[in-house]
Amino acid sequence: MPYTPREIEPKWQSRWKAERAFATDQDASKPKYYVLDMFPYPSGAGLHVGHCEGYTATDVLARYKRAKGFRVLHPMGWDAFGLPAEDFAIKHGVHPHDRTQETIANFKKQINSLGFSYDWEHEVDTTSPEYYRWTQWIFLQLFHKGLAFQDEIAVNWCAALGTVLANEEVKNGRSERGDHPVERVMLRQWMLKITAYADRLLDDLEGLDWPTSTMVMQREWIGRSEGAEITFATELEGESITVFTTRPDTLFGATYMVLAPEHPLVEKLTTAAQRDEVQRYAHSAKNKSDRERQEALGAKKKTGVFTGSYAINPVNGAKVPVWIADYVLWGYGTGAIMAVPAHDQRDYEFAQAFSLPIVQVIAPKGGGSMPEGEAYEVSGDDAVMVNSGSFTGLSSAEGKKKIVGELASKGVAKPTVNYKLRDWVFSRQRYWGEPIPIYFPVEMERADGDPRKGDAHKIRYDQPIAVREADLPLRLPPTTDFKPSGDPLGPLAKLQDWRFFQQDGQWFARETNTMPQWAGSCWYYLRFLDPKNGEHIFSSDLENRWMNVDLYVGGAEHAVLHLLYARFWHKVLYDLGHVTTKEPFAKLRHQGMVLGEVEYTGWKVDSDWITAKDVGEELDPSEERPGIWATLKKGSALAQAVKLSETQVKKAGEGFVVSEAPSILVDARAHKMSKSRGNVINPDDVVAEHGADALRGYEMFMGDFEQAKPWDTRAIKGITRFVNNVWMVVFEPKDCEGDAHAKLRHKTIKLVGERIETFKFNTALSALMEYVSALQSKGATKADREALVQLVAPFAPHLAEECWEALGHKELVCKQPWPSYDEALTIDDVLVIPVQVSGKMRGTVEVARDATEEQVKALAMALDNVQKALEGKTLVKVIWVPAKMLNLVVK
RNA sequence: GCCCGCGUAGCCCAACGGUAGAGGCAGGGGAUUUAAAAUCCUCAGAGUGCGGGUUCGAGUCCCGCCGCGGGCACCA
Repeated sequence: MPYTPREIEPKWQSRWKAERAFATDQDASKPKYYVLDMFPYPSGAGLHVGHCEGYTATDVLARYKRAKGFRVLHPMGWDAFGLPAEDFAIKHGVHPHDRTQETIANFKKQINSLGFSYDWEHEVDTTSPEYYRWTQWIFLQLFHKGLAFQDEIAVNWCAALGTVLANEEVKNGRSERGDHPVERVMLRQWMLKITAYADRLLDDLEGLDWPTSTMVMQREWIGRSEGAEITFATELEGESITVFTTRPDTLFGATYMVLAPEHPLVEKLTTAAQRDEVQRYAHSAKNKSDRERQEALGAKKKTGVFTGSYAINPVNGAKVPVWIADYVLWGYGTGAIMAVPAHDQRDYEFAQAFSLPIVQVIAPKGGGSMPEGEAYEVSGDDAVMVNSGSFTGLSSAEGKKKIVGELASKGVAKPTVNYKLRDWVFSRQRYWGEPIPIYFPVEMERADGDPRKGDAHKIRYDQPIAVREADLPLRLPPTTDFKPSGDPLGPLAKLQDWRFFQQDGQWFARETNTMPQWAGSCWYYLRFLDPKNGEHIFSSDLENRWMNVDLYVGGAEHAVLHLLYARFWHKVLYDLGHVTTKEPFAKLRHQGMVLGEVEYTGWKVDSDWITAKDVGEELDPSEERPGIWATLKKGSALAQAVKLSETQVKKAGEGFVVSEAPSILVDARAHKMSKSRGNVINPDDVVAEHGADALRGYEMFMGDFEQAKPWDTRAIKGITRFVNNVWMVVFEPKDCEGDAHAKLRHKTIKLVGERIETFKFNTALSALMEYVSALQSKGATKADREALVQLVAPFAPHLAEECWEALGHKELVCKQPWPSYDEALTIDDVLVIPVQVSGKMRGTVEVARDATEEQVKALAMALDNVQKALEGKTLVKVIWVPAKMLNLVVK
């Protein structure tokens, strides 16, 4: 009977569905296991092989844990608000809602075709009013706690596109899409006060089982920094400049000050003589996006302008000039710094550029040498204060405390902690997002005026009113006009009848901005517990039974934002008593990126080969220039990529060269899958050709789960052979003498379980490959076949069900307990022990497991090779690692 | 520039500090076939990116480089 995945896979999928095989087990007597995937944005492009990797891993865990006696919650849903559906709507005239439902249906079909064991009775869709009702509800909790507030902030406004753009969407002051001008404008935005949770978000990372790289990124993003605020008097009566510094010990070396161009004191401190120049500089700085300011870094050239004013250094009364420069950020600290060029590289470069004095006040402890041509940035106990009045001789660490202490007593300093983390800009000028459940009083110029008709009115944004919880959800109003209007209020503002309403004769206006896409994904793992609850966000009983998430799997691209935002909301809900755990996700793993197939790329300028070493940066794809192009390291010509087949290249030393031109190196590497490169693998095609079980198996077999690895279409064959072999062992059985494989079987059961738990799926499969090939060549018992099928089941569940049935079972294999093993049978009684002489391999001896050092040594000494190696030498030491190896050390 | 990860056979990848190979792809030979595909059997293939060090023993630990990937980047 041939193996036909096309027939058996749909068969078992419908059987699982009919029997509700993956309905969440609520049996409280069992230990719980909540295994969660980062739910996808259902894009029009459909499921990606990268999704499949993560989903297969969690599915393997879910199936394994069920078999191990856990009650498992394994849900799936849709993060479905967002820009692509809205863009599609504008372009094709399909409502984002309809488009979203189509893409969801497609995703769901694809996911189901892979046989994942999700409990669809817990499905959520962030765009359904039943869901976003509670997203809005959480927003109101934030609002009532003062954690959601409005502020005027500088944003990238693109008038042509009619929207605010993220920093990533702005290049050289123009929009990435459409190349329209972008300006920095002040706009009223809703903000969430995530900074109030900075310390807890930092401290509670401790104890989480997360990848260290992700924890490091979160720590750096929060960017806690301890220092002090110090106030400098100015020449102007009543005006002073407060700076934040982490190096109060360098105060004697502060030879000038810098204000950010946006700083309000700039206006006051600028002297008449400097006014024109300062204004010009401030204006151009303001129009730069944050990104442009960062790009200026690449140029390494500091710019700035003297205001004409001076401030007084509080520690020594020195008069220091006040400059403005864009290397000081308005958004961090106080937007002003004391510049210590001797001990801060940025200040050093600025001082060099403008010939400002550089005064050394810190020296290496014990009189070591100072670096030349750069700042000496060492602090702590290895650095000593010099040239610092009464503080001279103190260590940098002591000096910090003493200087701040002394200035604090005079009221001009205080210890301060700063964070890089900013409050979260929470408004979007979009249609396809959750409406913000807030409205504002409207003051009419004429008592009988109607704001919907454009009568003169004023919206009191300073008096926000929360929609009553009973009135949630505040539904997204139907419209066919999602196009940006050029108005920062967003498309909802065009719906006058929705926007304005009258109550007791008073007019009100709704907030017309919507929430960002992050909102829905901030708490979906909680709604999964109780997705149909119409009374409460979720029942506290279920929260108690299931939280927190035991395993969370998703891409590393969410290492900071999503995971930080979700943790923030979780802590707010914790403070309000709605959840009982401080952290939502106990264990986190990221799947490595699945790259395209390895490609051999040669480079040509016109028709001449260029060796890969001379090729510089690859250019972004563009429509005018089809193909892939790169700059050259020398000269201005562009090189075009020529894709070569394996037969057109050959290995030469470290790299590959063009066969016909062996001096020409080619690039041999796998690239990210992308449309423009044309190397995207569609999982549907793989399922159609090889079956879902083979795809799942291949995804797990490719390599280390957390490491990036290339797709290799040919290598799938290895898995299809394996899957076929499992099939043959069951459907074309060959018996063996006695229980010949008992040891191997028990070892395999042990290994597969251990390797699933430690995410070593590739080696779990290699153990299964060994096992199946043994059963195939030497025959199998019923116990062998049953164990094989059960161990394979998490990876290839359809195949396993079909085999299980063929073995005479009525029950589903996914409902069976995991096979157990006998530890004693996993241990070999005869061992092959390597024998080394002075660390070099000289042979092996076969001994009983409990052989003593003397026994092994005697056997080893008898080996020819060992005797030769020992000839004329004295044995000085014997290293015996029981059951591992013997090393005879000679002189 | 800084931080993290990774460099093992033609390729993808394994290897508690203890015989460099678990597994897979590709390749050679053979069986089967009219032939091919598929399948099966079988063989070969690297001394672990480079240079030092620690150790009885280093792919594994330490130091310094190189390459690739990812992240951060004037945060005072």
